[in-house]
Amino acid sequence: MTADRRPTIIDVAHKAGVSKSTVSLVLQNSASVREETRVLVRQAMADLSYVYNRAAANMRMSNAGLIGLVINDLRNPFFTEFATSLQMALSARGYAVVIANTDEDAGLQARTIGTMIEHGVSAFIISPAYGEVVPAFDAMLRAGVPTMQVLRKVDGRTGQFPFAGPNYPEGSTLATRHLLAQGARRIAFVGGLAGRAVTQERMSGYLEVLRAEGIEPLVLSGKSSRAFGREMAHQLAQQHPDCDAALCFNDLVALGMLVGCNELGRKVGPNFKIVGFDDIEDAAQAFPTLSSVRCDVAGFGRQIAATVLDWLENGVVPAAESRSVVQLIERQSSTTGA
Amino acid sequence: MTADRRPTIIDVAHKAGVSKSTVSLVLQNSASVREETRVLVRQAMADLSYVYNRAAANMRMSNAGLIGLVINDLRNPFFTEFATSLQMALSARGYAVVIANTDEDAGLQARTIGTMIEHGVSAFIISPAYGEVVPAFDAMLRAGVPTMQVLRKVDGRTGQFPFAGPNYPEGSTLATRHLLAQGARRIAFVGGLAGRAVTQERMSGYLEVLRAEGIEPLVLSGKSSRAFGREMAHQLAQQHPDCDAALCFNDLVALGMLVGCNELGRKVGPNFKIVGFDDIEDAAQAFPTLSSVRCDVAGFGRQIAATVLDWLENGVVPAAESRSVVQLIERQSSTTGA
DNA sequence: CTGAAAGCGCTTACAG
DNA sequence: CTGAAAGCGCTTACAG
Repeated sequence: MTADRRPTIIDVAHKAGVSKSTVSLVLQNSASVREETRVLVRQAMADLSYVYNRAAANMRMSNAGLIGLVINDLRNPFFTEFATSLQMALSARGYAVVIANTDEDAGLQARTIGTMIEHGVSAFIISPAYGEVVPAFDAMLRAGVPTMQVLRKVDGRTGQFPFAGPNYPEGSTLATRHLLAQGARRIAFVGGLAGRAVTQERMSGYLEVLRAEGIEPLVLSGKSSRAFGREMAHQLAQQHPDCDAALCFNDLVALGMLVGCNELGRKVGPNFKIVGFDDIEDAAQAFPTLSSVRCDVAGFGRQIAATVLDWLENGVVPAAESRSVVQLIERQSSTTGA
Repeated sequence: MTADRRPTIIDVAHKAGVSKSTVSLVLQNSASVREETRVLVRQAMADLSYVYNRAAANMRMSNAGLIGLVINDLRNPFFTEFATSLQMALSARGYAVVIANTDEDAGLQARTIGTMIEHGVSAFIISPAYGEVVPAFDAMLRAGVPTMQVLRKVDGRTGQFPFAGPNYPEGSTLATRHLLAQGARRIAFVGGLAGRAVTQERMSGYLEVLRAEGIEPLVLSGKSSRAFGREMAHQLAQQHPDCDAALCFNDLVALGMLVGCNELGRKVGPNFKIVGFDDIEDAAQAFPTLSSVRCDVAGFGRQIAATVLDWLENGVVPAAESRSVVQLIERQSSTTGA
């Protein structure tokens, strides 16, 4: 090898005895290149172990094949699953994914978005952090980068930043009806930071069903962690002994409550019913197994990949708001048992 | 706005009344630009909401500021934590991260690496999948992209692909000695696919200590999932009733065993001792709380970021092999209790 | 079906 | 301290 410098289409052209335009045409799989020539060129590329330089191509074409994925909390298994499924689906279609965790920090999010724009991402998929987000969204708009909001609707301009998320209100309704059907009389809603859109969505069905039934709601807002769930299990037992069920903001909270109830010797299922949200993998492995509203986030991620690429490649603008189907998975934690 | 087309340094130059070279110099923070000129140019950039085009810059400079992160199993919380910490540390230094989950598929890994090379990543950090990996590693070598192997040493050429990982053998030794000190007499090693380097490393201290003590090892290799751990808890109780402790390949297996022991009514801590590996967040939240070998993967991720950037920016080639410190965290699952 | 030429937005010597 | 010019590796009309 002469190497040091990577071979370019000019090197390939020389080797194959054609002009560099022809090499480029082969790269595009253009129909206007004779089969023999194509083979010749491909062979030369292989011989030189040529690698396509997308940055150079992008300077003319302006579709780098790079998608920016901006996530508020990548360590949360729910978002991890979403990001991973989405990334793999995009890769399968030949796109690469630049990712960043913003850790719920709007400032970091803004900087992150700026960097990604510099890198020339062709689209953004963002599960936004809350806070001062308008400037960051404006930047994406100015840069002319198609942007989808997912999982959280933080910027209200869904015309420009289409939103897609699971149908949380429906899940909340299903879970609450289920708990009532299982004999629960006083149901708490546990976890989720007060005032946030997601919390409100995941609570809305609960509130509605209880209102229809004439039952008083009992809302314990707070962090969405195992630790909080565990703490609330203890607090509920002390302060609301009549409470016999909980719908949790997410599975982490629910799993925490499971631990708390275990510690209290409170038998989950027969004596106290719990339903979580998200149906993360651990739910089926918990003891007792945890009922949960399944949002099929993996399927959701794949669907988002398809939607964004359809936008990018075919100009199909996504609906301003769309909701994916959710499903209640009934397990031991919310049923009385055999 | 005239826009549609993003403003370039030429537009900025016109607006500021200087040449485009000067604008470029300002972009590099070159010392050879007068302060007043710099201010003028910066102002023009702001007015036009100019955004730097890294792809173009990269064509001349060849450090895109893009790092490729290739991970064998991104859904596993251990790898998630590593990837996230690493990504955030790199972002803080101004780099963007292209990520891909290879899902333990060597073929997908090879394709992924190819795509990332096309995108001009400046370095690779890879926790490799097993299998036919040589061609993929060769590709990175040919492309001249600095590559670090982390967490798993799959390609033996550590001279070219420096390896860094936590000191698993040491952790394994610490855990085994601890279990013996707590009175365990028959310790099983549970989980981890047989024959794999990681499994061997995590087992090595266990085997060594037992040999020194003249105790027969009991190895139950298998998947590293909660489900497997749970299953093994049952199997151990049936087939090896004398076994009174387990060192698990990772925390998922250990948490699964916890569930299994709960189901069996076997009191973990006093009657059966369990130590996991990785100290994932769930370990401290489990019931009983799970003892674990902490590898501080977050700190490890940050350290890798520093090492790679030192390589990239200062030419400091990392040691062929390096090990980070591990620590045994003793909790309820391996102690007899008060 | 293939070649010569211009240009994408930047950086980098080289003059001045 | 600043400008004019060449070039990074590609793509894309435009001729032939």
